[in-house]
Amino acid sequence: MLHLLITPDIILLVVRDSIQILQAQGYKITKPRKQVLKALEETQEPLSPYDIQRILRQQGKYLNHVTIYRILDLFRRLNLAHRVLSSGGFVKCALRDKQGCHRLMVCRCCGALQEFIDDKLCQHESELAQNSGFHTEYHLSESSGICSDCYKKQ
Amino acid sequence: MLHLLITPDIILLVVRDSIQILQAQGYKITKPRKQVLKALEETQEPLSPYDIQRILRQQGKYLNHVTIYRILDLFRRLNLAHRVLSSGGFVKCALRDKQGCHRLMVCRCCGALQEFIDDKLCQHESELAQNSGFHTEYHLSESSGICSDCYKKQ
DNA sequence: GCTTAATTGCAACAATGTTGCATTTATTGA
DNA sequence: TCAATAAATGCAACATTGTTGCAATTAAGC
Repeated sequence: MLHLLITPDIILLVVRDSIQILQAQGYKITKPRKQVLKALEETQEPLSPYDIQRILRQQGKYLNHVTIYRILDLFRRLNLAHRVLSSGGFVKCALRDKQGCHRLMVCRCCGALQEFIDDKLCQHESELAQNSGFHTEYHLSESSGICSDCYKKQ
Repeated sequence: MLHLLITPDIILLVVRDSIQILQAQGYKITKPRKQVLKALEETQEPLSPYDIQRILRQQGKYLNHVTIYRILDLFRRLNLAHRVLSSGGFVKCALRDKQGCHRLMVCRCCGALQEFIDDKLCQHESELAQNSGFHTEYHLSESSGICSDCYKKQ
C-alpha cells in the first residue's frame, strides 16, 4: 500500500501548506515546528513524540521531548496531524475534511496505513447515533486487515 | 446516556457469562481475574490498569499492576473487554459480534459512552477499503459528540 | 489431599508524559 | 536594523505507565 511517490518537491509543498495554516492562526514559525513537520512528512508510519526525537537526533538535531509534546498537541488542535488510535503514534493528516473525521486502513502485517474519507459513511454512522439521541461531531475509525501487497504474498 | 440499570443481579449475570467463556477456553478462574472483571462491570467509564488497581485498593484488595496488565490483555484477546481508543482505558464489551468490531459513542461533556453494532455500516466501510485492495478484518470506530442529556442542558 | 501447569507477585527497570520556571527566539513596529 | 515583547523552547525534577525474568503461589484434575 502507500504507493504515493513522495518526492522532495511534494514534501516541501505540503510543509509549506501547514506552515501557512500555522501563520494564518497567528502561531510563530519556529525551527522546532518546522523540524517536527518535516519528520512527519518524511515518514509514513505513525510517530510517537519520542520517535520524532530519535529521528531528529540521528540527523544531529536535538529537541527537548517536552517541546515535541507541545508541538504535536498544537498540530492536533489545528488538525494538521492526528493520533492513530490503535498505536498512539502521530501521522500528518493526508486528507482534511471540514469536520475532522479520520478513517484509516491499517495493515496488520506490514503496518502500512492509508487514510480515507467518505461522506456517506459518516452520514450513516451519525444517523445511527442520532437514533440514541447522540449528536455526533466527528468520527475516528480504523479498519484493521491486510493490504493488497501482503495479501498477494500469502 | 447509559441509562442502563445495573443491579447487582445483572452484574453477577454478566460476570458469570465472562467466567464461562474463560473456563470454556481452559483458563483458570482466579481471584484476581474475578476482581478485575467485577471492577470493569461496576464502572461505566473506561478504566486503565492503574485505575483498576486504585479501585481495588480502595476496597482493601491489592493486585500487582503486572497482574492487571496481563489479565486485561487476556480479556482483550478473548474479546471480553476492549480498549477505548481515544482514552486508552478498558471497558467490558457490552455487545459482541463475531468479527470483533467495536463502535462507540463518546460524549465529550460527561464522558459517557455507549457501544453499538451495525452490520450494514461495517459492510459499507469494508467495501470502501476493498476498493483500494484492502481486506478488512474488523473495525474500530468512535463517534465523538454530545449525548442527549448534555445536549438538553445546553 | 497431591501433583502440576498455570498464574501471580516481586524487583528492577524502561519508556512515556507533565509541570513550573528561566531562557531564548520570532515577530512587530519604531 | 534594532529594540520591545509576547510566544515558544529548554531544563530540571517528577509522576505515571508499561515491560521482563524469575521465584512463589494457586486452581484444577486426579
